[in-house]
Amino acid sequence: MIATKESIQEKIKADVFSLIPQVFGEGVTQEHIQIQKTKKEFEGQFTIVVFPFTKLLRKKPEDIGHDLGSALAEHAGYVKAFNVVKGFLNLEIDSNYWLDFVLNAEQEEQYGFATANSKPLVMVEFASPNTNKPLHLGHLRNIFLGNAVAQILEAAGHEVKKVQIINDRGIHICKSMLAWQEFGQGENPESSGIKGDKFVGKYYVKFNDWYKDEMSKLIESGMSEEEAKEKAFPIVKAREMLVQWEQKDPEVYGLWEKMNSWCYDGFAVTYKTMGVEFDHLYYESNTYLKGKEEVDKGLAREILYQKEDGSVWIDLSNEGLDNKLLLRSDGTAVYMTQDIGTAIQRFSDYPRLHNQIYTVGNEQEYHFKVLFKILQKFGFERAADNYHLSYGMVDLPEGKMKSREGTVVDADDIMSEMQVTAKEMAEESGKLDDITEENQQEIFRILGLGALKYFLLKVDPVKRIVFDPKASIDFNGNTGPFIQYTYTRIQSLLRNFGGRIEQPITDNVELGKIELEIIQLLHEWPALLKESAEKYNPAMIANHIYELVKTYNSFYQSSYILKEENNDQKLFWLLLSNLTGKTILNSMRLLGIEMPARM
RNA sequence: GGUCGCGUAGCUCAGCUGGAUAGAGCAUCUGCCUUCUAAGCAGACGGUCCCAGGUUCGAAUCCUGGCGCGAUCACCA
Repeated sequence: MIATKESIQEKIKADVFSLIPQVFGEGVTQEHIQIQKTKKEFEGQFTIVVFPFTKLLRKKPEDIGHDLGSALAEHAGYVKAFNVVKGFLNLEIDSNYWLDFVLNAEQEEQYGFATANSKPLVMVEFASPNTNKPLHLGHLRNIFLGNAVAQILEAAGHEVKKVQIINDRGIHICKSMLAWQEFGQGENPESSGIKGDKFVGKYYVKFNDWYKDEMSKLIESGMSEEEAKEKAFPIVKAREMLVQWEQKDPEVYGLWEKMNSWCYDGFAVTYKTMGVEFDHLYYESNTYLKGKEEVDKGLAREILYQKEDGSVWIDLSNEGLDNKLLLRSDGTAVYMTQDIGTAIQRFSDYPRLHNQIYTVGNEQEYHFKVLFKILQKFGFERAADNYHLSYGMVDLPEGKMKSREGTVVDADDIMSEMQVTAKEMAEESGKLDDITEENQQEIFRILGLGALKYFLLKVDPVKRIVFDPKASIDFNGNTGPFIQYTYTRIQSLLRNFGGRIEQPITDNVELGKIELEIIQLLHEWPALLKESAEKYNPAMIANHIYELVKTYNSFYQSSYILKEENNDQKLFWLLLSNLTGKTILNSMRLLGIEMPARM
């Protein structure tokens, strides 16, 4: 039976509650009992805040603390001692409790992880690229976040489906197709030696240049800017192409399939580098039809209305939102149309689906608010089971990334740059000199990627991040490599001294302050995992692990482990190191971060 | 303008459902490698928790109102 944060805290709470009538009489409820971790500067591990009792009991906080403390020390075996500071009753938990905890937890391969998928099925959507350009820095945050949330949910006991919606249709896709027809006939990724997604992206950029040129020509000939924007040849042609595509015009459709497949080949390489996989892919090109069906139904039921030009809208002004377009006047679908279809599709694909999470940037908060409201208006009974996991943008030191200005940081580039940085750091330290070239490359990959993932995940998702690719990422302090470093050092310690780990521990082990800190952090890990899963927030795990690593490091540095005369004491250190190492490994895996065998 | 989010040390960030003297890293200084990995450890310096009210025994945290920054309100996605 493994003790968790809840179990001991709940235990204390229950004991306090049952003792209270004996000590103070009636009148105190569960809500008055507050238990928290004791601050480092005081003796003890858990603290009961007695201020809430003062009003009821009309006694001094100190007296209440002493009375309650004495009663607990007498009746609760695990309370070894207590002290009272102002209104705080600090409890010192018996070492045996902590020893038992470490010995039990250390034997579990996956301490703190759910052993079975006992919780409901959750779908997590992330990545969701457009097939007209390569992935960039913003996608990295999205993908690492979504992937981490999916893995955290799984670790907390949920069954999880990782999905993405591929935005493979729409006017923007037609733009790159058109530009290729115009400028790139006969060329392909292979012939040009360019990665597929980059190849397609090149034509998307070309389209915009072309469009701009044609527009200025029209403006020069006297047309207003507004009109030129609408009537420039490229955009007119792109709209035509979208209609042709929706009508499945063979030529257009063939081109679309060809260019998309180039793009997918490119994405596959990037996902592989990231270490990310999906269970199910949804394509807009399928779901937009479902969306249009739903829109038709909504129109028939008069939830929607149609303007004279044929466009279809929903009026959400009573909900504090605006009017929203659902079908263009030419009958083609917009982004929202397909999202309606996708949502409904998913719940019918997975009847057991409990809820789904959309990992999408905060610039689309309005979109999802509208989407969920529309689903509700449509009477879709699962409308409330959708959640938008919103995250802040990733900015560059010089400001926002703008594709039109070419300031977008490419995902592949940044990942390989990180590996180069890792290599430079390693060469500087001279640590890897005796490792083969091949193994070195693997370590650089793990370090570089770990640094990047950790950097993007350690910050609360709601906050925006400034990413400086030139200065690269620090390898000291609260970083992935620092955690990886500590992990490998623990492994090295265990390799050298772990042979004796099979011996049983009898007693004779003393726990100092710093050991208790480590143990308590480990003790909290299961509760933290649960909370992180409930809040869809990997940053909580990252920060907790960092704290554990830091605490462990300071223990390690001042450690007398191998000089210690007491064999039980030595053994206990090794067990504690092992448990710490496993917890680091497992929790970092949830963030998608691998650990090097050594470094 | 409406809505949503953010504002904590010079910089990047923690701070759980309100609790003790607000914590880390980076940067700047000072110490520590003949013992297991110094990508480390110990210490110093550094704060009007944006401002003002309110609730409370107690507020960085909750409420109201400001200020600043950002996002969004498209026949874009």
